[in-house]
Amino acid sequence: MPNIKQSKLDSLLRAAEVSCSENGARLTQRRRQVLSALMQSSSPLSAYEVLDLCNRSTASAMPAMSVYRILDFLEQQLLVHRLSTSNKYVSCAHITCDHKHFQTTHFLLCEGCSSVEEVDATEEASEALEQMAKTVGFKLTTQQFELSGICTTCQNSASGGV
Amino acid sequence: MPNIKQSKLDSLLRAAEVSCSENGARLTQRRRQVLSALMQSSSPLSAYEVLDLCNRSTASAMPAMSVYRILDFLEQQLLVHRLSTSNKYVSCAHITCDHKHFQTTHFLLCEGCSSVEEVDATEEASEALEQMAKTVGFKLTTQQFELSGICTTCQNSASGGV
DNA sequence: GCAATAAATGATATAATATATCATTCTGGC
DNA sequence: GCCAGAATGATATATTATATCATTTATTGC
Repeated sequence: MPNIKQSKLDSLLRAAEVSCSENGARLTQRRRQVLSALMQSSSPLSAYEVLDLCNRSTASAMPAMSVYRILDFLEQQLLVHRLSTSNKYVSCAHITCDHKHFQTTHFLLCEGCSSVEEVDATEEASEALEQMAKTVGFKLTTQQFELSGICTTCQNSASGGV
Repeated sequence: MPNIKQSKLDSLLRAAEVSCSENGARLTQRRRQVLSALMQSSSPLSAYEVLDLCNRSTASAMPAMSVYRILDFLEQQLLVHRLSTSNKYVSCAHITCDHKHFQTTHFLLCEGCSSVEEVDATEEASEALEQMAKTVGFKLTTQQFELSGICTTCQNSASGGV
C-alpha cells in the first residue's frame, strides 16, 4: 500500500501546505492526515476508505463527517480530485510541479489494477469533442473526463492484476 | 413533465417489447412501468425518483428493490443507460431506430435544464482520445462518456432554465 | 497576553442510496 | 394441472452522504 517513499510524501505535503497558504487557507493536522492517506494510496479511495485509513494510523478517531468536509476542502484547493464515475478521490498529480490545471483534465482509470493516470487534454481531443458537441448545438463546459482502460503494466501481465 | 405524446410513448414501448423478445426476454408490466417513467421524463432520474413516479401512477406500491432490479434488467437490454456521473438513468435514444450501439456513446448533459442528448462518437473524437491515452500507454475500453455543457435552448434563453 | 471572533472539528442524528436474502407469485412447457 | 424457472414482493441491512449544534482551536484587534 505505501508505494511511495517517505521523503516523497513529505515533499508533497510541504508543497500542498505552501499551496494552501497562498490561498489563505490552512493545511491542518486532520487535513494533512486525509491528504496523506490519498497520496499513499495507489488507487482512488472512497470517503469511508479514507476514514478507515485515517483511523488506522492514529489514536483519535475521526468522524465520517470530518472526512467529507475535509475532502470538500481539499477538492476546492485542487489538492484532490473527485472521480464522479466511482465516487472516489485521488490526490492531484500536479502538486509538486506548477500545480495548475490549464486545460481539461483526463483521468485514465485502469480496470486491472485500479490505478489512475492524470493527464492533460490534447488539443486534438478537446477540439474533436467540442466539434462533436457543436453538431447538436451543445457548448461544452466539462473540465474533467474519466476514461476506463488498461494501463501498460496490466497489458503486459497476462493476469491483469498488479 | 409528460413532454412526449401518448402515441410516441406507445410506439417506443412496442419497439422495446420487440427488442426484448428478440433476446428471449420479457417486458413485463413492472418493467414497462419503469421504462415508461424514464421515457416520459425530460431529464435523467435516480432510482428513487423512478420509484416515486411509478408509485404515483399505480395503486400497488413497488418496492425499491424491484426498481433496482428492473433498472439493471433494462440496462442489460440496452433500453436504458446509467449515467455514472450522477447515478441516474435515461431511456435509450435508439429504441425506435435500429437500436444498436455501434460505437462509443456520448451523453451531453445540459447544466441548464438537465436534459440529455445521446450522440454517437465521431471518428475524430474517438481517435483523438485513443491517441491521447496511448501516449501514456493506456488502452481505452470506455464505451460511454458523459460531458457537461449548455444545450441550444438554454444558450438562447438568457435565464438558463427551460 | 487576552477577550472577541471566526474557523475547524467533534458528536449525533438522520437522510438517501444500494444490496442481500428468502418468500411468494407468475409464466410457459409438458 | 403440474413443474421449473423467472419475476416480483417483503424485509433487513449495508453503504454513502448530509444536517445540525456543541466544542475546540486558531486569529485578530486591542
